[in-house]
Amino acid sequence: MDRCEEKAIHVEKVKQVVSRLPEQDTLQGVADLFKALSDPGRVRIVLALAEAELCVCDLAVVCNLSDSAVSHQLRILRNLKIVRNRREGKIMFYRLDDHHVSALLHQSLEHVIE
Amino acid sequence: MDRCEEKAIHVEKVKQVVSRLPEQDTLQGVADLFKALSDPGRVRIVLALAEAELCVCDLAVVCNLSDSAVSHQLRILRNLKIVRNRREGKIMFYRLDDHHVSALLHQSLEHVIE
DNA sequence: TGGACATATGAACAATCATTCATATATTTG
DNA sequence: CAAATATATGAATGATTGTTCATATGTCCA
Repeated sequence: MDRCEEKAIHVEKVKQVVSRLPEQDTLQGVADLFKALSDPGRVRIVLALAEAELCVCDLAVVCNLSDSAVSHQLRILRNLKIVRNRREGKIMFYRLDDHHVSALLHQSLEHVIE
Repeated sequence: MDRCEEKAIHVEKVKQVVSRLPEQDTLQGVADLFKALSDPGRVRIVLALAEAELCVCDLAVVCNLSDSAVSHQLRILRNLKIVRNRREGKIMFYRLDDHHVSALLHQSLEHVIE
C-alpha cells in the first residue's frame, strides 16, 4: 500500500514535510480564496473596490459586464468574506471586507509585473 | 453607448477607479497566478515545496496523487514561474521559484484561519 | 398601490479544466 | 544496446465555471 516502500526516494524528508502541512480544511479554504480571485473579472472588481466603495452598476461599467454578471460574481466574493455590502435606498454599495485581500492582490501584482 | 449616461450612478468615482486599474494583461496574469493556486492539491504541492526541495515521486506521496497527475500540475506551476526544477540523474527536483509565492500563501492562510 | 429602478437569483448552455490512461522522453545500469 | 526507472506529455472524457436570459425581490416615489 505504501508507495514509499516500493520506489521510495526521500522517506524522511517526505515525513517531515507532511507533518508540517496544514489540515485539509485549511488547504481547501486557501484554494477557495484563490479560486475566488482566479478570474480577471473578479480581480478587476476587487482592485476597483480597493480604490473606492462602489455600487453594482458602477462595477458593471468598470468591468464592462452586465449587472447580472457582476452580481453573480459579487455573490462569490461575498460568500468568501472578500467583500461586504451596505444598502442605501435602492443602491447596494460594495467594499472590501478585509485588508488581507488587498495586500494579497498587491503582492501578486509584484510577482506578475516583476 | 456609454451606460454612464443612461443610468449613471457615480461617474467621477468610476472614471478615477478605472484610471487606476492595471492593464488587462496584468489582470489576466494575476488571475492566472491565483488560478494556479485555486486547487487544494496544488496548494499542498506549493506548501510542501516551501518546506523542502522534493522530487516528483515525493510529491506524489505527499499529495496522494499519481505521478502523472503531479507532473501535470507541476507543469502548470512551472509555466507560471511558481516552481523551478533541477535534474539530478533520473530525478527531477522541484523548489519554489520565488519568495513572493511563499509570502502569498502565508498571507492567505491568515485570511482563512483568522 | 402601481410603476420604475437597482440588484439578486435560477436554469441552461458553452467553454474551460482536471484527471486518467497510454505513450514518449531522458537517464542510469547491466 | 536493452531494460529499468523517473518524469513528461497528448488525447479523451467527465466535471466545473462563467455568462446570458428570464424572472424575482426590494426600494422609492407618484
